[in-house]
Formats: sequence, C-alpha cells, structure tokens
Amino acid sequence: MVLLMRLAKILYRRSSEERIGMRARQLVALSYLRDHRDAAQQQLSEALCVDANNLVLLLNELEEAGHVRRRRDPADRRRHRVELTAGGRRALARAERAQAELEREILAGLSQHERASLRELLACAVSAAEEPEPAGEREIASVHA
Amino acid sequence: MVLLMRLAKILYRRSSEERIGMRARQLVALSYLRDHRDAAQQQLSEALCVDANNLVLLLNELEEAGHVRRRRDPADRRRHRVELTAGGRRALARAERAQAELEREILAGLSQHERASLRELLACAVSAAEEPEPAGEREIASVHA
DNA sequence: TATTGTTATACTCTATAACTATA
DNA sequence: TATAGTTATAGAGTATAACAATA
Repeated sequence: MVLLMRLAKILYRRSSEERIGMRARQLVALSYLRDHRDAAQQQLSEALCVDANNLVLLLNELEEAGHVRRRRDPADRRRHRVELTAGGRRALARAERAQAELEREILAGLSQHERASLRELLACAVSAAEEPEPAGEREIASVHA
Repeated sequence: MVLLMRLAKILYRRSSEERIGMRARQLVALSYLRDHRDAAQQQLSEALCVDANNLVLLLNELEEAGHVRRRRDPADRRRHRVELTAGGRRALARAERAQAELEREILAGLSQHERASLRELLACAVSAAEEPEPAGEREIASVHA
C-alpha cells in the first residue's frame, strides 16, 4: 500500500503536461470516459475520487479543449451526460502513447510479463472497487479469485 | 498507469487520520525510514518525491509527535540524519495494522495470492526506480528481467 | 563557491457551503 | 423536499526563492 502510493507519486511527478500533452488528471478522466460511455457527472465524481465541484472545473478544462461535450440527459434533465469527442479520442491516444513510454521507463525493473501481470492485477482491483457492493455481505467475497 | 493513479487515489482518500492514526504521508515517510536507517533529508526528499522544503515541514510534524529525531552527521555537519524513535516504531506498527485492514477492503477483488503478487511487483518496481541508474545507458535495460 | 537544510512567500489544488434548475 | 450540477470562498497542500550554516 505504501509502495503503491510511492509509485503513484513517482508516476504523477513525471507525467508532466509537456511530456504527455495534458494534465495527468485529464488523462485519467478521458480514459475513464472511453471505457464508460456517456457517464453522468455524479458517476465520474465517484469513480475518479474527485469532488463534484472539482469535477466541474476539470470538465470545463476538457470541454474548452474540445475533448469532451456535456449533454443534458433527456430522461432526467438535471443530469449531464459527458461524452468523448473525436478530438478527445485523438488526444487520449497521443497521451497514452507518451504514457506508455513513461511506463517503460519507470517500470524498467520489471519484465514485460511482469508489467502485464501488474496491469491485470490493478485492473482487477480497480474494477472490484468500482462496484460498491449491493449492500453488506463483504465477508464471503475475496475467498478465491 | 491510469489504473495505478486511480487505485492510489482511492487508497489515499480512505487512509484518513482517524482510520490509521496518522496522515498517509507520515506513514509513507516512517515506513521508508524503517527500511533505510539514518537517511539524510536529501535522500528522503528524492525517494518520497517531496520537495526539500516540504520535507522539513513533514519532519517537523513527525519530530513534534516524537516519531523521529534529527541528528547532525558528524562526517558532514551540514547534513541531518533522520532516525526512527522507539515511539515512531510503535506508531508505525499500529498504522500498518490499520492499513493492512484497509488493504483487504480495497483489494477485496483479489485473492490472497494475487495480493501477494501485487505487493511483490510494486516492491520490485519501486526499488528499481529508486536507483536512478549510474548514468545513461537506459536503452539496453528493460529488454528482459 | 557549492551544498544542506531552513524559512518566507506565492501559487495551485481541494473541500465546504451556498446557489440554480430540474424532479 | 430532494437531487444534479454550478459557483464562491476558504483551507490545505505544494512549489519558488531567498537565507543561514557548513564544506
């Protein structure tokens, strides 16, 4: 856990804007939006661990850059659905290429196979953490994978 | 990479002071100090990715709490060596127990074996990132492990 | 003169609370 | 009245720069 925090900090420090073409936070948001089409802001706020108000500022940046678009949900007009634009997709692809290079640098101590394992484990952990469980009954889980 | 940043943020958010008995940053620092006895502040600053001035503030907190002690290095009196006190060791142990419980919660989607693998991979990556390589010659590395 | 650590200050990021509109 | 999003403001966190002590 301590290790995870330290590695994340190393990564964050090196993910400068000139290096990957956008802020690290923006990259995380765009990446999430690609995997979860038309997410509502509330959902984004929870998934990215960003307070609702901060999310507004983040989305303002992204919308101004033309990377995302906010549309009112016809079903519930209080809601805004956020979608990735074509330009946002391209910017995301560029950023991910740069990020992959950075990844190779930082994880130079790991073999390709180990890096793949790490990615898989993280994906599994994050997706499990994403579903906050229907209600209670956490004890039974995590016995096997 | 994005996943790593997201997971770290989830972890950081949940590592509240009342939960683990100290700030997350303090835990990271104490943990490092246990593994690297009598580190100089400069070394700490680099390893923890904390600017030298912020490190001073962090160490002030820790020293005030009685968890660490600063001593001048007799060999180079400009240097301060930071050491963990007995109280610091106890506080660290308590925090790590609480943190381990949190870990089980957050990584509930992973089996015990998977969690162990993750820990190992992270340790490997961090320790590799710790040595910034003698100089140049990064291209040859990272072909195999 | 260069380096280690410290202090002072300014800036960025994040969180708390009040506000608008829809339900 | 409650919820989704926005705005305003304050607080925490972080970085830039000048400083003191030692080499």
